[in-house]
Amino acid sequence: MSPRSTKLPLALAIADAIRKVPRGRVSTYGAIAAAAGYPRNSRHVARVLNEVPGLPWQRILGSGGRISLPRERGLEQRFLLETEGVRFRGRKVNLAAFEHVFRPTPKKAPVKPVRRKES
DNA sequence: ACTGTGACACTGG
DNA sequence: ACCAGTGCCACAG
Repeated sequence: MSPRSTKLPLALAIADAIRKVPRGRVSTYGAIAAAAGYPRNSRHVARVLNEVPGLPWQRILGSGGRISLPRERGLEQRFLLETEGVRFRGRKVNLAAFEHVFRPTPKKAPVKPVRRKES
């Protein structure tokens, strides 16, 4: 398809975001794209998952926590996730409980203690 | 430049 | 809850 696209910043950023999702947690295409800094490129997440080897591909789900892969691949994904401890509610994962929360923003926000005014 | 193609997301019915 | 339609963006031909 587009083997070389994996070197573009878009693809690199997306791959990075995917790598940050820890075992036992999941994320979605949209969330990954957003975390990578490209909030409108959720469709490209799929491309990266397909072309970059070694990514925890099973941890990426469609919106709402639904599996987007057809049949066998889908079953395998579900199996792998359950093996890591991710539980399903019907056909979807309870994102409220298992979705990975990315660090707010690599911008700044060095956590400064709030200083209260004195009286 | 134009068209078709994605492991998508979101909104309405 | 399940479509269908629409928006989206980079890449291949």
